[in-house]
Amino acid sequence: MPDRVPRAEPEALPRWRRRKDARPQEIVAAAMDIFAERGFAAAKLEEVAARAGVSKGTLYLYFPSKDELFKAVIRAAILPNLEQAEALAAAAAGPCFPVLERLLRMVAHLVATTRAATIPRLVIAEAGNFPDLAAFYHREVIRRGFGVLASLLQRGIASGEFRPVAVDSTVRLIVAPLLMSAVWRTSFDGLDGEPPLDVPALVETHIDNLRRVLLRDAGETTP
Amino acid sequence: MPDRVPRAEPEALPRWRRRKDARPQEIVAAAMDIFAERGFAAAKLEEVAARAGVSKGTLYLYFPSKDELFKAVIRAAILPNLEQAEALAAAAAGPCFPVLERLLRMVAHLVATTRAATIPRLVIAEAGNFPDLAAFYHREVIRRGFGVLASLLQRGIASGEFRPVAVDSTVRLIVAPLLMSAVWRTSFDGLDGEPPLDVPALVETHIDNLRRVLLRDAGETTP
DNA sequence: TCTTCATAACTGACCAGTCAGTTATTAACA
DNA sequence: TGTTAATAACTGACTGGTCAGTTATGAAGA
Repeated sequence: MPDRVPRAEPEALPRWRRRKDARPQEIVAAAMDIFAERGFAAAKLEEVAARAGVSKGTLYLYFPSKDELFKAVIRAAILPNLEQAEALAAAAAGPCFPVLERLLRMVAHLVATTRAATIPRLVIAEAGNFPDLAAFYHREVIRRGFGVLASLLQRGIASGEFRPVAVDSTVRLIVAPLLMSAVWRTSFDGLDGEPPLDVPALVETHIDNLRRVLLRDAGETTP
Repeated sequence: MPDRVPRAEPEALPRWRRRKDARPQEIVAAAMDIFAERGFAAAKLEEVAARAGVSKGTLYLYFPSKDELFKAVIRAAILPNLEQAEALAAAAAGPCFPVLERLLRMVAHLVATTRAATIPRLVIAEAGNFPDLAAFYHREVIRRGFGVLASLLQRGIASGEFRPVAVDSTVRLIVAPLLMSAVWRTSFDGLDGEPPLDVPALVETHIDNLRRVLLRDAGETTP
């Protein structure tokens, strides 16, 4: 029987392409999705590979282990935002409170709208099992983030704009609601039929409160 | 050879005893330890059994699955404290702020000193994989805890003691630092050589801030 | 004696990580 | 401008280990 069957069109698309430099980002993006959905332990690399349009073996051409892939995901999601925040705080002159406001609204926006909001949850969940990951996150993210706020507070106190508050405790009190919002959105939001967490409202209330707490003139009616 | 060898002393401890009613608590306590150390996914039931001084099969005489054991752990750690908080809030008459102070110090003490502090971390970590666990926790713990604070705030606002704050946002802003402390202590504390989180100092600052935020007379110099 | 509580050896599913082989791409040469 | 040899990117079946859950057996207690 001669080969008369019209062979599926001339094109013959290749089964795959070599794309050495696009792969890592694509894999990291896919891994971010899967880790966010399942958590680290329950995430299957087969699934990450499928989402990235690649085979499991390929993951191991670019990342030596599941752990290292996890770290790459965290780096990719956090570091750009952290650098932006540092730049914002460093560039500003004049009164500190408006800078603080801008920082809080920026983070709130990230928390409310981006996938990066799942990172804290993932790190919290796995900190016990990956001490070096916890140390990395503590050193590269938390310490730096706290540093930005702490120096802003110190500047405000020195200039007389702020009351002389306890800096370390206050930094934590500023950050906690944002962190909790990030965790909440990715753990409990949309349960039962509760209304979803209103991040903007929370942040505006938080900023109002901080005005009362930090500024020397108690906020509502300056004399 | 007749059986003349003096058999290892009269005692002959039984290899095991039947202790139907003591077992469940012992197993739950052991599971709490292991889950706290490893997280849910990485915790091995073999290890839980060993810590409880029992075999793995025995776990299944009392709990149908790892999931159900997890839920039992959460119930045992949280519900008594929650009931205590509800009682404290319900019994109090007179001004609301002192009640709020007592509640916060009580929770802070739990966070700083008990194993129950690891529960939020565990639930946060596994919420995605166990939607029904998340729903259970949301319904039985979070909603009830929020309810206690919300009605306290409402009473304070109604009586004129508190400013008319946004209740829902404020409840979250009150809780967030405590939650973050619990998570922090069980994820990052003792890293690098940082000093450990000073929970009492944090809570006292928090209470001072809340005084400024909630009370009508701005807190520092009562007339 | 018979029932209940407990054991420990066992099973089966699952999955991170490996590797022998396949295919796209490029370089060298006609 | 083809043809071919060499290489680097990629695949997917396989392995070894782990662990939740099961079960055959036996000891304790009534």
